Amino acid sequence: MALRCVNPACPAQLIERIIHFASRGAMDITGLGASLAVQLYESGLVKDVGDLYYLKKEDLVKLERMGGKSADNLLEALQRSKQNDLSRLLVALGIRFVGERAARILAFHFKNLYRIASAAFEEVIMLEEIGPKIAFSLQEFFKQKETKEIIHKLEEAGVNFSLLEEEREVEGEGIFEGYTFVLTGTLSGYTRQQAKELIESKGGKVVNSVSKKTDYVLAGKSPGSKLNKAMELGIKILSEEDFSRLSNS
DNA sequence: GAGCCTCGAGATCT
DNA sequence: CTCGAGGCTC
Repeated sequence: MALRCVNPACPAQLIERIIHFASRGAMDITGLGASLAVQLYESGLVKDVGDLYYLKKEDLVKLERMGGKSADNLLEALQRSKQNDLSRLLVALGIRFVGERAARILAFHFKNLYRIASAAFEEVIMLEEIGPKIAFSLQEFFKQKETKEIIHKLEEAGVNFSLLEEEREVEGEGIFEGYTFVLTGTLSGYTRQQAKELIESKGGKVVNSVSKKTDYVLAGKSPGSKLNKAMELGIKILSEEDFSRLSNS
């Protein structure tokens, strides 16, 4: 396991938290990457992720390589991120051992952030796939003063704290039920993320590498080595057209 | 306004 | 790694 800096005020860690908060699997704030995160932190504009939602255009444009257009785009991305589902917010907070998987389970069970924050240890460990490590980590996280401040800022800013997406984990439904997909190359009508969501919404599963358990490889433009592997293993290859046809039926 | 350059996103590969 | 968006410079 990697070493981690124990100092809670370690700048490198605070910056990492900002980057992580904005990342694709978390709040998905496009335009906020490593370099901006460093600038925001070092300029003192953002001390914790709660401050992101109070950024003003006039402050932003003073930063390097940040003109009017970029500032507008960023503000818009921040605005949009307020409507994210609870599970994204949970991932974004960067609680140890809480990744996409655990976040979904917690969000689905507790329905809103406050109920998670005040959940009893016993109730948390009851959940499928959630054990004492995660439960303990949650307690640690939510009892910190810093956490409370961040949550307060987020709430004031109007960030959504609730489960939106009524999880459609209805078994035996959807055209892709029981099938495993691998994506390779660039699609024109979907981003990878969208294709993944579409497949999952229809009951399929998306994994990262091709094996004999893979049912379909969806190959876009300039596919990588996954396509070769699929051919070697004799796995069905879908073009983007095949895929859209299937998913619309 | 052209062209350079940086950052971020999305992809691959390991 | 490659590519595109957008800022910066002249």
